[in-house]
Amino acid sequence: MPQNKKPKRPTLQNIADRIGITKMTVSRYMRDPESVSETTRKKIAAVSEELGYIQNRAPIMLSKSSSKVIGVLLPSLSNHVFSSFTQGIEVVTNAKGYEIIIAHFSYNEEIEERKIAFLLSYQVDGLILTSTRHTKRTLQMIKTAGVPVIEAMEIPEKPIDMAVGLDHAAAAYSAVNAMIEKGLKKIAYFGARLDYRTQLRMQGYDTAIDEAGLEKLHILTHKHTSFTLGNELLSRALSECPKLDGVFCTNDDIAIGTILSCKERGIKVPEQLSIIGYNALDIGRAITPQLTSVSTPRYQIGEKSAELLLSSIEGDREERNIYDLGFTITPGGTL
Amino acid sequence: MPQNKKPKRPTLQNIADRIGITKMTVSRYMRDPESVSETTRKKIAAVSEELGYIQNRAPIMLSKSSSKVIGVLLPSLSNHVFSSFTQGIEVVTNAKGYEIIIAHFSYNEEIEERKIAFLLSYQVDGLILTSTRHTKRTLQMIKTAGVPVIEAMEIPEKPIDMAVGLDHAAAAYSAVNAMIEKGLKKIAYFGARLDYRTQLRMQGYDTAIDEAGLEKLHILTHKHTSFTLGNELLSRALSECPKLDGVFCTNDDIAIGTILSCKERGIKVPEQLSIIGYNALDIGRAITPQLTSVSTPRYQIGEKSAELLLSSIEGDREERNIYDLGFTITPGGTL
DNA sequence: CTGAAAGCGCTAACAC
DNA sequence: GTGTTAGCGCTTTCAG
Repeated sequence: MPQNKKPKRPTLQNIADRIGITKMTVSRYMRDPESVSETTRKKIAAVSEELGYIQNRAPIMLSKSSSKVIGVLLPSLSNHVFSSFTQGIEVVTNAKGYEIIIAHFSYNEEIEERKIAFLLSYQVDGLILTSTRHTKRTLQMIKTAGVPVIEAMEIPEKPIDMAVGLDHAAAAYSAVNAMIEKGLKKIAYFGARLDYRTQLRMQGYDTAIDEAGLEKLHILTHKHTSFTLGNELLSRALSECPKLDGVFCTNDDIAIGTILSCKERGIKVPEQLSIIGYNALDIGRAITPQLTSVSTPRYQIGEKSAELLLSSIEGDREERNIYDLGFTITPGGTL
Repeated sequence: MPQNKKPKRPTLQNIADRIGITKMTVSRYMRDPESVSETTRKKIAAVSEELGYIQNRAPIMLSKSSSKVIGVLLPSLSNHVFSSFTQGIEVVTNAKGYEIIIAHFSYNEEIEERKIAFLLSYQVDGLILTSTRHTKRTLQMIKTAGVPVIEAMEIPEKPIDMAVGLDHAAAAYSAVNAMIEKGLKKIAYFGARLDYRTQLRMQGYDTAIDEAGLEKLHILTHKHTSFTLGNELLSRALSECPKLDGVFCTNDDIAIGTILSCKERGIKVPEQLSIIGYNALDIGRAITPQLTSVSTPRYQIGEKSAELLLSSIEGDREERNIYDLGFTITPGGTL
């Protein structure tokens, strides 16, 4: 293993030496410039600027002080849902002087475990996860680390610690019921990459279809979600059920793909086929007819997650540990 | 400041004590299980499992050993371009036992500076940046830290250290020339959120238009990019130039939005209006006609960036420090 | 407002 | 294959 000897970076000691004070004073200055006299403050500022001082978090992590960093674990980096979620988090953390470390786990529990170990190895003060299903070792590590944890997006039956999210089964149920009330009889569920939230939505679909005494039609794939998948799933659905009159999609990408495929096939939306998406992303506003979709408060989930976590880190935990932030149906012209 | 006293996590010493060996042996086991005798190996494995040992990177960072972590700075978390870029990086880093820390800077140099300081404070072994324009302090910090750096996506004139990317001006020039060769006379450039790569594409557009003796038409906005923006920019373009017959878009989202807006307005694509996008994302394959777009090798850029960086970290730098990975035009039906 | 001493948990370097 | 020693650069605690 090659010795990657990093060139020595300036230390607090280096700064102190130049001025003839101790590193302790410099340390105080770094955390709160007001805590040292004006004369020294100016000197430290100048020397630290000149030397290009870069904070070193290693000793801070070693001492028992809080690291003022929280770990955020996202399923994917290419999903607008998690980009607004993260924005919501950062608005809160930035305001309180915390930084975040982002990692992603591709909807895979083993990768989640590895990434959580990684985040904890940096002595983060808390974790925000975006899954509710974890390996045994993940649970053990979190317990051992003893840091507060938010499970965001869903509402687990028994959260590890705290949870902020919405009831995806209820949201799906609600969307599918809207289709049933329209009088639709042959409604399919389009699902991709069968992660847990996709399954929850399918459960909501199942319940609504069962209650109405209709026939379920699951069109599923293990492939990663994409726009082009809409066409593929629609082909399968139509061959299985030529009388198809409604599609509830697990996300907007597939819904948009389905609309585009309908245009191509000459199927009129919504006259011949109704379509509802999930997440109410911007593209649903750009297409004609506009996509009817389930709107989820991901920005607010991010905010609330960060608020709850920071409260817990700073010692005043709220009483409630589960927050259901609900959903709405964004109306469009595809229902 | 509340004292966030973390409960004590197990240390190597704790494990060693239970077995009656020294922490040094445990340390060796953690880095290479084969380096200790089979008997102790089994004991350590058992105790470490039982105690739920979590690695602590603080001391590793303090000692002068390499941290085996690289920092990756992305402009945004909601862009498919950077998701494949990151995948390319991770394929390489995972294979070599490195982890990555991801941060994002919203195309803002000051935020980039703050995030680079953050990444360096964790003693990362190297940095992969996705911008070529940096603040003075950013440059100073990178120099002081003395770690290898890749500037990815573009080809800067004078890289800080190494660069992997493509010539966006040339790509745009090429795309616009294809429109000119088709005989189009009124070609607009649609740009959003005027970051540097958007400007480079505009330069390529300008050169092509100038060379052909045509008239430039810049339709720009400072807004964040979106699908709905396509309609907005198209409205402005048509009111400024009713004879518009071509649009080169700075990205596929805007291009798709423009196509959808054309359908709504009854403008035939490409008969009345040709459209070219940038990045060749999946959605361009789902729409009819399929979107003609500039295809960029972002996955390969990620891979090559990671390879170059790790080579440099491990001491065998390649001779070249700039790699232009080129581009192609993905044919579609919108030209 | 500033200083002195001790220590966080690991690894490098050297012994045996 | 395993142990010993020293030390990384900060913060904590206690003095003054």
